Amino acid sequence: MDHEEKISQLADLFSLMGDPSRLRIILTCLHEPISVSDIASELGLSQSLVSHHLRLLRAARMVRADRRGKQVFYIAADEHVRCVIEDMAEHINEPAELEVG
Amino acid sequence: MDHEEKISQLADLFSLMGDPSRLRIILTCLHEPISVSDIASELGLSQSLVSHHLRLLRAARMVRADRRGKQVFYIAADEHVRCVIEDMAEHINEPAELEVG
DNA sequence: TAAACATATGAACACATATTTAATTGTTTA
DNA sequence: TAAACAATTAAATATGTGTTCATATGTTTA
Repeated sequence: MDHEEKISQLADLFSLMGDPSRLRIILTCLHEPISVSDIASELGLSQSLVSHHLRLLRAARMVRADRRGKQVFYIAADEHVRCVIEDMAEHINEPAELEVG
Repeated sequence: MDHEEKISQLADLFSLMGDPSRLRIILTCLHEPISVSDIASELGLSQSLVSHHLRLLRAARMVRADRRGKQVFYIAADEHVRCVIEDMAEHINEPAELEVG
């Protein structure tokens, strides 16, 4: 994988996390597996929409699927996803700094 | 700042990094200040486009501006931006894992 | 097998946004 | 002050995409 391709993949991942609904979905399954319908009801989103988003997240290997009977449980794929979100949250919490310009 | 607002801000930041041109711009000024025109020529983007993107990045406090004479130099705002990118890069480098589904 | 439940998929639409072109603002220097 | 250079801004367009609605696929149980 060359450099440009890596940047492109990075952008894709960030783009996925850039949608509020999708970010909420990621946060909902960040620490424990949760079913599609539970995600939907918890976030007040339609089942269809959640499923659409999960498909994209799964394709990017940001979440993993685990079928248990009729239901499918999803959970965040690895530690990095958690770290990224935590780092970004810290950025938000930082006080604004003075700018020149 | 309440929880929903924080999620919204997080999504905005990720969304900004989700555009390939903008991500490249961030990477270009990640470790040292660089002028708008130098960013543009290095990335093969128009000055106008780079300026547009920098305005958004500056508004989100992801980069800082520093005018020196005619030129304006930009640099990534803080460590968190660097950490986030590094974490995400590690995610990409991880080998694919088996899925159930 | 049929019915009920859970999830996934397809098509269509509405909206957001990345990019271009052109004009403007700001800074230096001749 | 005028000209040259650097960056910003505005308007317009073209493309992408989040969401909805309807339908299909897959799984369990009666």
